[in-house]
Amino acid sequence: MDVRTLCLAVLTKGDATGYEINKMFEEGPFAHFQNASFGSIYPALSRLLAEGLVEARIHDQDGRPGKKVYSITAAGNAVVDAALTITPEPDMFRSDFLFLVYFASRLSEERLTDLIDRRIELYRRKQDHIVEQMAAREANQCSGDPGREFVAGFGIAIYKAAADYLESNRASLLATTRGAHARAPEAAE
Amino acid sequence: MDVRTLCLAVLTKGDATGYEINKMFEEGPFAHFQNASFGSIYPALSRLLAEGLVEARIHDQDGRPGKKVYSITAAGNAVVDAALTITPEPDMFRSDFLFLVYFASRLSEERLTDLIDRRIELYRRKQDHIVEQMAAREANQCSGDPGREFVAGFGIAIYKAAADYLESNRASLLATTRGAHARAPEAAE
DNA sequence: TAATGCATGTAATCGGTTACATGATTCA
DNA sequence: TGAATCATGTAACCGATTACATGCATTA
Repeated sequence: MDVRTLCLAVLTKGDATGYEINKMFEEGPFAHFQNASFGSIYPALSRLLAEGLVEARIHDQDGRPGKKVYSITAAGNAVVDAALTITPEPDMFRSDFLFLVYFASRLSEERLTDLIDRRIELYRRKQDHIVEQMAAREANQCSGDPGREFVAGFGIAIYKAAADYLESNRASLLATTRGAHARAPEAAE
Repeated sequence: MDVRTLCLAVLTKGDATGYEINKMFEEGPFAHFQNASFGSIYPALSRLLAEGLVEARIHDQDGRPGKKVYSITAAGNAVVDAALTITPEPDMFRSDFLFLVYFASRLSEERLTDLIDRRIELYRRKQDHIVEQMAAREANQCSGDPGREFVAGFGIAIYKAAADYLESNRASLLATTRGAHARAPEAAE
């Protein structure tokens, strides 16, 4: 999904500034399955404004530079609906962590254990993060959005499965690589 | 991981042509957590050749255009070892499927069920694919590579968790969205 | 006072995707 | 005969990342 559509999608859930949209992709509900950063968000918003898919009001603040609050227009909503008709590609998953572990036999035992332990912690943190967000929403009595809850649950399930797998198979990987660690590869030719 | 390093990494496991390397990223062991395509593989190999990190032999074939079989050099192996010292970033996961499901309330019930059912099938197929590859390796008595087995197991665990989650929560999502489907969003202003 | 958070934007670069271009063989 | 597989490459385009540039307010 391109950043342009992503910004529009965020704005269907409520008005926001570019800064706030960025936060959505860093910590918010989209953080775990989409991405966008300042360098792409601001140009995207300018373009959307020029195309009439969003509107902007300047919100002056005491002293601080005034922020631009964007709202989606009816035309913008139509573009989102059109985007929702696509046939989704298979998910894209990229992991440099798995790349490293694939070469476990070329890694020292300490490095391998460190790598895996850190990753377990990372997955647990991500899982907790989603759980906390869900709890916060419930506490605030935010209208339960079924799509959002479903996606959050998916994230929890995946992070849990990942952490559990690493935890359960860590010892056996270490055992089978023991003795073969950091073995210098035979130089080609 | 850039395509250059990825090609080098594939070649540590044995000689290959550009065409074969491409297949590794389409169907092979790297398919599930890294990506590369013709348009990036061939330029990468040319560059690696110029830098002396790989060597190429022309394998003439009966009639067919001769294929270039690449092998990694000692210098190339050193570059791979250097690449294995990086601190891996968090995994990158992007899913247009989840993006669509996030907006479940804007989708028709038929579309939502179709989307989820197809995705369950996709995850099951991917899971089976890895299982088959592992079985094939065992049948061929390929030297069990602990890193490869561990990564394959990780893939199976994740795909299974994803499919199971969808299967278990499909009905409840459908129930909570029922009646709220394809409700026209209030046009902004 | 130093760091962090709020707030917006531009520009260069870069890597990769997509499409194009070619051509032989094998299988249905 | 047509499709699929094997096989290698180039070029245009595009989107996104990275770094740069600025400046005030708050908090430690």
